[in-house]
Amino acid sequence: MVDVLRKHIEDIVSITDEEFALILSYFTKKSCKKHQYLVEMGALAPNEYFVLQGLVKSSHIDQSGRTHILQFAMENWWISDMEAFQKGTYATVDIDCLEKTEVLYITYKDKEKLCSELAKMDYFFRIKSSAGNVALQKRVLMLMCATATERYNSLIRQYPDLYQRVSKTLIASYLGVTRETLSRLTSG
Amino acid sequence: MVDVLRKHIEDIVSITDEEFALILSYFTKKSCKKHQYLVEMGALAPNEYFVLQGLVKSSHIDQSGRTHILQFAMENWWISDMEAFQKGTYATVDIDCLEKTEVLYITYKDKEKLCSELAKMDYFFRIKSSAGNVALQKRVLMLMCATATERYNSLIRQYPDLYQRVSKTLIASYLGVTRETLSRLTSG
DNA sequence: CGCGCGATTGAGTAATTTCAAATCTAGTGG
DNA sequence: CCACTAGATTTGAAATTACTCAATCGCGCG
Repeated sequence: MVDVLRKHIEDIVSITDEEFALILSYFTKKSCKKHQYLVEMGALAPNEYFVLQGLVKSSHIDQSGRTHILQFAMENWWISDMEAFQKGTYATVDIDCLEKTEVLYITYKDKEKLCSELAKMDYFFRIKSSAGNVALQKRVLMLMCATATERYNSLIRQYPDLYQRVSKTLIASYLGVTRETLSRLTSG
Repeated sequence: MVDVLRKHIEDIVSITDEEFALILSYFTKKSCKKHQYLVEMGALAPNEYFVLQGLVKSSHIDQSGRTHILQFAMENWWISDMEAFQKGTYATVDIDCLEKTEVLYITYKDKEKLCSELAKMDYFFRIKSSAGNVALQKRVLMLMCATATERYNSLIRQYPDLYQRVSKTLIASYLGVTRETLSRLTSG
């Protein structure tokens, strides 16, 4: 199962068996049930998660009690409360499992230690981080420019199986509209 | 003037004179007038910009002709069309100067070359990129959860001088509302 | 003084939300 | 196989919010 991570890393940079063993030694594997939390709002969140199998989401509950989904993460994706992870502050999002999920996680300190021991991980995480920036920049543009219908079509085009795996209520929370509005948009 | 970049780098990692000379050799300095474009929608955008002095914005004009501001960048900030920069695709945003501006820019290839020659730049850009992720994640949350008033207050709190340097129309475009709506929000 | 640009105000319109009710669906037990 | 229930989805109607478009205001500059 952890070979998923190795393959993921080797998409960017090739590593030896020894190097992968070193990398893996910094990660901890965790199995989670549906609805289990990885990160809870208000708590410390010193871990970054790599999804081996399953599906998780990060979401925020605002003052009005509305839930907004920041990100879905399925197989091969990284997820964390980035600010809480990097600054050691309290989480502003919940991260919880939408399915039975297997993750590997690494602490902030261990990530830094790993990168200092193995320079190619600096490279790897730089590339990953840049890709994350691209995705987030696109998401901001999407939220600002596109109508809910366009955002919906874009999401389904990009992640066809998400539609099968999560409720429309959650998709609406990701798109930034109520479930009623999403329903009306897709039927009309 | 370029010492601004050195100081910026040394906030993260210390470098020698020789190393800074090497770094600098990959950058080109450019002086721009107000309203001058660094990146134009639809064109290639192989450069990443570091603002030495002045103020620029990245923005997107949607199908309806509305302008949306993705980012402001002032002294010590990096800006680019991240996707176009990293993937070599065409830009989806304009980047233009709101004031007389001095920038340093580096091409994608040179950035990669620099990082491969000087591993601490891999580290530096990883850290910067992570910080960018934090900022973007917060921006997404802000766009989804906060009212325009809250977004306005947050922006002004974070960048007090922005209010002095840019028109309210531009601030409205950043917040994701019309200038009329912003005007009503701040007067009421 | 008058021009031009940005900001504000007003009124009508369009879109989204809210709240409630109805419908659909998958899974369970008889 | 069918009825039943819980959860999810859809529909309806009123209320709210933001937008559009037009007009007005305010200020700096020639």
